[in-house]
Amino acid sequence: MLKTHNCGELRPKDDGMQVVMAGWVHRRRDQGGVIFIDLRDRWGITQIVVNQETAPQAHQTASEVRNEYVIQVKGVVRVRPEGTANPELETGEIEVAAQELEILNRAKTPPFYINKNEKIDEVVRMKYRYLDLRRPQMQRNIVLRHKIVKFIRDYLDERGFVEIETPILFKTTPEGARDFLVPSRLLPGHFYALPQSPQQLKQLLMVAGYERYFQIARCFRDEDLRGDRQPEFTQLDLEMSFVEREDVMDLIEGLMTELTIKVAGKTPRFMPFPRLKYYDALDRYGSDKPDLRYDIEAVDVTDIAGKSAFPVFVNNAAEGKPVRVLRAPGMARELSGTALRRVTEELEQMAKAEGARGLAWMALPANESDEVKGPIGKFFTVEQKAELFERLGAEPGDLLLFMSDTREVVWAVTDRLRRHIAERLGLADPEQIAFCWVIDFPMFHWNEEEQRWDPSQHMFTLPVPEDIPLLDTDPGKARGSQYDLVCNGYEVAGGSIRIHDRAIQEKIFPLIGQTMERAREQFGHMLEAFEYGTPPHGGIASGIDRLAMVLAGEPNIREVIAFPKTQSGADIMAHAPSVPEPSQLEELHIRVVLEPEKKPQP
RNA sequence: GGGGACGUGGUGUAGCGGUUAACAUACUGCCCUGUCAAGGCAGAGAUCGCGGGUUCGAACCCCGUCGUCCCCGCCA
Repeated sequence: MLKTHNCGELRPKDDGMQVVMAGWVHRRRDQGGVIFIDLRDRWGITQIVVNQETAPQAHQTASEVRNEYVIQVKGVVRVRPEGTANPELETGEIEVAAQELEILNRAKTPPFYINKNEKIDEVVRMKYRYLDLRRPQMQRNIVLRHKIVKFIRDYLDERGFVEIETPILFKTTPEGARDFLVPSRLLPGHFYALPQSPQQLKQLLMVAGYERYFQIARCFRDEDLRGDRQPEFTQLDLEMSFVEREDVMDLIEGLMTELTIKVAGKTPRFMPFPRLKYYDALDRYGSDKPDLRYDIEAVDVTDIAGKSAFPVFVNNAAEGKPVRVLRAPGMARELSGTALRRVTEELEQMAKAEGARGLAWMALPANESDEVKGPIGKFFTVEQKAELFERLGAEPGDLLLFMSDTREVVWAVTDRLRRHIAERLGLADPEQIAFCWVIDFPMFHWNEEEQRWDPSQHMFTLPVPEDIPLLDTDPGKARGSQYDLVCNGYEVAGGSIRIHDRAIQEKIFPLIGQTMERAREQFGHMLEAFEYGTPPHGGIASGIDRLAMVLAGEPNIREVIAFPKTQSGADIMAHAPSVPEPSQLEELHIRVVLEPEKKPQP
């Protein structure tokens, strides 16, 4: 080894020890006769002191050193002189007095700062990703990700799970996202598909009797990117036999709780995790993946508003449309009349963007004696207002936002305004971790265009046992055994108990517009497998990238992926995707036909 | 497929019809023996993403294009 110690481990107890260290020059401070070098490696930073009098040779070399040079230092650990310790550094109480210093490799001036946390253009970051990844913040993220995966593997191994790899070259699936296709050379005109998830295979592993399977699996979906979505991503995929919904949820809840505490060093806001029914989540938070780091929620006031003199509310209430209120705590307190109007106009624009006709509001005065402000105050009697404020828990300075429309529109507005208020009031703390479960999803959503039911999850999802009879009578009311795990407003896991009973499976297919014949074409291998003794089973899949992002407190999934794609799906560093050689295409029996305006730039 | 924001020395920003294109930092050289965002002095570095247009004159206005990011659609 070219080093005896790393840059994060030396302490005052090591005083006098002879050491060899190597790493990158984080910063150099040249005082003339003495040069300080902050030497950095993956484990931390240690100050190196090079003195002209005691080590003239090393001092000469140190004066040539620049940021990001790779150097090796031989020297002695010593406690820093009185008053020169640096409390910002973990190793700040000691330093290494250099005897010899060698430049192992010089470095060009980096295109951006490695030693500062400054915003950098994404193009530059991605082009020099290897330098971006050298930044301590990124190293922290990537190491955290490793620890998450390691913890998961150990946790599941201890509980009898077996990690089994499944193919990357697999078969296209008709449902779900767009597939990435891979041409077959040996079978001209045939294509593999990269797996969107190992869903089918893990169920087959249950048929195969492994009972407890998991995999840290790479998955691929050819859809447009988002801040929390990449075309290739990593899932914790797992499946268990002889289990019910509670068993899978308990396992994952335990795993996530320990992961948060032991690996991320944070405390989940809720233990145990709250369980929200799908429609309750929508009614209260406007979303099936609510951010529960803050408590703002929509409160139904249809009964009170329906008795007011405000025609819109009265009419809507009569038509069965809800009136719900979001209370933005203290948001009106600091605002003058003009500022308040500007804020409410902005909020109304957002509401309209989500399909609302308008947005009514009341601003509670900071002083009890002043009048309630806002255009609809006059339509409510003093008693009605008192009842409203009581139900909402309203306090002086609060801004109350009234939403009334169809249930769906109110959901969309609730979600949008709730997020906005939280952002404005700084309620979404990236250091907070708030998990919750969402359960009781409807089995199906009505597809108006196709005049049929679409499965909410996938077609092997079992209804909750008591709703099985509804498949025959009222499929829209049937709830699936699906469970989603949500954290800080992101869906971080989702799964279900699967159908292992052929009779139930045969009821599902016609409902979703699948004939048994077509199902056999596409899922014949599955249906056949299920005829050979299938245990009741269920599982879950968790997006590791998203989970790591949330646990790291990062706002974007790219921050926890070593080599991510840009929003257009490109790798700027390696220039992928690229135009292949004609000979490669020929071997694959592929001819590329481009619209004239879409010629690739070589 | 659609909406929005951004693109100015290496990096981060300012400038928004006439400026010698400004500031910070990084970079280069010199000085400096207790710094830690070291400091001081001096210096180099930008045809303002690209193309076209309007104008006496464009970093600035208009159109197009490329790229990045955020969002809708899409996606479990």
